[in-house]
Amino acid sequence: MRVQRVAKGDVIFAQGGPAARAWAISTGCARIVQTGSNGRQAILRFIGPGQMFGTVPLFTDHRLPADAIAAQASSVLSWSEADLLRLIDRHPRIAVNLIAVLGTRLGHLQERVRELTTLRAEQRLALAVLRLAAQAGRETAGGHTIGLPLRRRDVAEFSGTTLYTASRALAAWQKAGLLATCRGQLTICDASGLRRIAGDG
Amino acid sequence: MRVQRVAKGDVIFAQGGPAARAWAISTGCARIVQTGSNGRQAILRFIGPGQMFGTVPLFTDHRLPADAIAAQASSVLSWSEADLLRLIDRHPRIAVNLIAVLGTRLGHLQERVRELTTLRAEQRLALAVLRLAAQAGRETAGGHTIGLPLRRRDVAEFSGTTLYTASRALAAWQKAGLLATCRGQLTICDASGLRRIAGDG
DNA sequence: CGTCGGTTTGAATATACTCAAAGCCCGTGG
DNA sequence: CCACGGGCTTTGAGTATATTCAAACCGACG
Repeated sequence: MRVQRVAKGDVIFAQGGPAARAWAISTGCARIVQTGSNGRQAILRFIGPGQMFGTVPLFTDHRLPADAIAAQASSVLSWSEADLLRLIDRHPRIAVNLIAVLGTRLGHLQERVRELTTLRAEQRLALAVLRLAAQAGRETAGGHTIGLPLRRRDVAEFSGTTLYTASRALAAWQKAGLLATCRGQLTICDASGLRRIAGDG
Repeated sequence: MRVQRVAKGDVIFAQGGPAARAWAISTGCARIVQTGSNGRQAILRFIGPGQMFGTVPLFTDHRLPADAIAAQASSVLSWSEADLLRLIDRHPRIAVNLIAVLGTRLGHLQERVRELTTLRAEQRLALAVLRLAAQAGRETAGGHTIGLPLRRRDVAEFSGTTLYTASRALAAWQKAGLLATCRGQLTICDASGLRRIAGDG
């Protein structure tokens, strides 16, 4: 296992490059960002402490499908492909477990695909916020705070809308007391209100 | 293993129900369709002969995330969960292989998510057609024919747009000689032309 | 021959994107 | 300590884009 420190904004691995290692965040967090040939990009997921990333292409075509960018100064762990396969060979259970993890991610992505095609921007934004809270939220004074440094742009690229509509929606919700933002930290005050806006279960 | 015949339009399994078996199409084809609480639906994938479906939730929460609908009269195979697990236990390679399959699907879904957020309807439609051709196309007189019964509505719900814009785009492309439709069969005449429209690689 | 599923087309409208500009906050350096 | 600059956010106005709805059309099948 290799340990590595990265600074905010550093590229942990780059889209299109060869996949040679399995990664995990120990402290800090990262964004997984895919860029199209037109230059526009979408955030596929946020990685928090304890989560693995970049693992899947080791089992497929060994091409990294997206960038991994440190969203904060972070500490990153990684394993070589050989180590990972050895481990699986010795403990088949690990493979079944990995299937479950992939399956869950697959399910989430499928939902996201449906949401992107059937919901409007405002609803998708609300869902994005709720989802991030579920993934990286912790109880704080005044609500559920998302433990990720989120710019408007991040929320936008994660929910499939633009910086501007994201800003307008979040500002409106802040005014309405549904959530609060402070120093890049987002706190949800009224989750059920947001769920009502999302209107999708 | 169980064998089953289904008619066009039959529900093979229904969204929200318990996942108890792994499925595959022997002959014919099926649509995997997810419906939101607002009633609007998205086609997640088309299943052709030889492809498995409904397998993932066996490894996760045992809840089916979508409907499987026969798009033609089809012959459907299925295995019980116990059989599948026994098989994996005996041949760990199967699990690794399954991981690869899931990984590929995951990669495709991620691309779709990006496309839905960054491309316009016309580009997404072109990509949808190209993707279906890659999955289920066969060489025929005058081009590459997609071996699936595709209504405009299917193309629309697969590419995240409406029946109407899909109709307009396909009609225009037909006029321009890029493709042809006949009896629910879609034939691509000028793939590179479509790729140029998709403009995404 | 009538009906039904599917397609096409037009016109009106909503939706959210684009671009431009100003404001704000914070850290940096003079 | 204050001024400056850069990243980020907010807001407005105009506009592209695709959706919605309605209606006509077409072909297949019973």
